[in-house]
Amino acid sequence: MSSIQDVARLARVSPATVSRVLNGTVGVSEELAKRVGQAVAELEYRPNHIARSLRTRTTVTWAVVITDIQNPFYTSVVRGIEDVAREAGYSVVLCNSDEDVDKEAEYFGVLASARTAGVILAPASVTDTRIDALLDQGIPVVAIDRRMESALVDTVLVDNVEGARQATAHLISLGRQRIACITGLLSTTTGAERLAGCRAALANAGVSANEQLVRIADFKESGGYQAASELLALADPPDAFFVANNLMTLGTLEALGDAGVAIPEQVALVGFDDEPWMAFATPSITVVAQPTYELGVAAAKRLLERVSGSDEEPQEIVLKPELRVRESG
Amino acid sequence: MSSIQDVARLARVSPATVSRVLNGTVGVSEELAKRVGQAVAELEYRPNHIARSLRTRTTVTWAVVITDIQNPFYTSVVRGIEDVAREAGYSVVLCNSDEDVDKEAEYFGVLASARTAGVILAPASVTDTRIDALLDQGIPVVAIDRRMESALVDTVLVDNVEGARQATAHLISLGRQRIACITGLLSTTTGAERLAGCRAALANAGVSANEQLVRIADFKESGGYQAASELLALADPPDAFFVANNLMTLGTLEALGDAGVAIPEQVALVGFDDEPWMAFATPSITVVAQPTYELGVAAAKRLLERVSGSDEEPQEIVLKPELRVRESG
DNA sequence: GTGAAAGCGCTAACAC
DNA sequence: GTGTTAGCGCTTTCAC
Repeated sequence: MSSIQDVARLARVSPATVSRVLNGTVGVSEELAKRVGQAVAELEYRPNHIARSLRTRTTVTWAVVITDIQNPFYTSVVRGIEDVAREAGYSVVLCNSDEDVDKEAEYFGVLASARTAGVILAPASVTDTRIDALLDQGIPVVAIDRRMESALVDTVLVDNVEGARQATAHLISLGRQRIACITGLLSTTTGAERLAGCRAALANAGVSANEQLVRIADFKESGGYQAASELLALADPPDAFFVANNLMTLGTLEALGDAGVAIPEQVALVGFDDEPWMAFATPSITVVAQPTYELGVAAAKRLLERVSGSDEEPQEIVLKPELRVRESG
Repeated sequence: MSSIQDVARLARVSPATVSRVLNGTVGVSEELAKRVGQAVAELEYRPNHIARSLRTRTTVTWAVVITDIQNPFYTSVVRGIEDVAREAGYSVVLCNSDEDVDKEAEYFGVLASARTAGVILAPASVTDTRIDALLDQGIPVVAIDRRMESALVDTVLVDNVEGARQATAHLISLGRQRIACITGLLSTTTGAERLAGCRAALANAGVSANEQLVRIADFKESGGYQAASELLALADPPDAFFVANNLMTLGTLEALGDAGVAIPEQVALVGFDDEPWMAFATPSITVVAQPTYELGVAAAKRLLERVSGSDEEPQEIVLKPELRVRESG
């Protein structure tokens, strides 16, 4: 655990010179640079990032705050973020808010205290997510996947209304009449907009919307299972399902299986988010796929500009989802 | 961005007193504590963790280094780690080594410089993973999922030999004769031991092992697909597959689907690692399930003891896997 | 119980 | 090109 002082002593130079060699900030004579190099090697010296951060008032850490670390959608987004961050010399911390605004706020406090260089955030709520703690410290924030009304920041997401519209229009084109929609929390823009897109498609096709066929669940497997079970138990059950994310699609499949309902004969199904297993399931699952990795890359690039000092107007970047028609609908 | 000095000034006390109030280290009179509290609130003061770490020579950050952030097995383990870490006041950084020993070593350097409090590591290689950079700094390390020969550290894993043995014995009990094994890199203990378990079961049952039916892949979906495709193309193809992880199981399913092979009629299949979709697939997939969350919890608890100063002999904690028989085999 | 002062390890002015 | 010095914001003796 030797310090820059130890290296300086051994190389018979000043600490400042060691620092200059290590950081390559200004020219140092070859002779001294060589002595420093040898001393560093001999002592197995490792610069202390903490001291460095305190002095320079900067860190090389980004945080990604997501609502569910076990949702593969976010994992893939994080992968895109990481690749960009790594390239630019930043390391990435992952925080899991669990859809909980309080847990989220707690993390913001920690990140502010750690003087994190930048934050990429999937907000737990449109209205109640409060990022003041970060903004007060001048920490740039980029929102992903969901919009935020409580603060004006760069936002990267997919066109949820359009994706849901396409999915529903596809079900209509198959001749389905009673189309159910299982969406997520309306306190998130993803939940609200995917429902809106579904309704828009129905209205556009002149199909009368039936509020009985709309269910608000929680983006989780269990929520999807319960919603689908309730819908199947209706006197006049749906002949098609649009399900607004991957985990709820799994729950819906489970409910359909338990009820012995045949897909797509009795009930057609279109999900949101693509997963590897969905293409090989029997039947394979029709989905609206999101460009997850690209979403992460776009958000990270935006953050990179912010931490580099850009102060242009916050932007909204909207990526296009893609309908992948398979056997289930 | 006010400092402890600003708070002290406003509260008309010394910085030391502010520190004492904030950390509750020793008694401070109610009067002064109240003044400090008001000043903190008024200035929206947030202690600088970096300065604190420099002074105390400690951090509250753990790192988890895994080989594939997109593998749900690890995600679930991480969730277990996080819950324990959070409870104990540590935050968790996630690093993705991508099965690459060099990338891994690079991370160790960064973590050493950051004076990370502890590291939980799924080593990319039994022999070539070098954690000296961490140990030199006195940073405790706990290995998970895979053993390491290059250093003696606490290790938490499941009984891979036993899991593979059970899976294979199950296939034998179904009357299968030509049992293929698709395992992972032999430079990992998981790859080697799951193959060993498979062989042990075959030997035990007096079934002659056929090296043609053994394939070493890379724990990825594409590797599983290719290995399974090759096996199906043999003159005398297998009538059963034991596949040594979740992603390769997916690849194998894909290959079987492409080849039009019926499961379990023509070919039986047992995978390693359980995933939610496997229970609802058609047919549902028989697997050896690992207690992933518990594995993370156990590793984190061990690390907690280490960072708290325990210096007892490194231990190996072996958890039991569980065969879950479903329709595929 | 409280304050003054030193110092964690580094870098950035400032001299020379 | 190189060394000296100061100081980032905090905690921890050490006095009182």
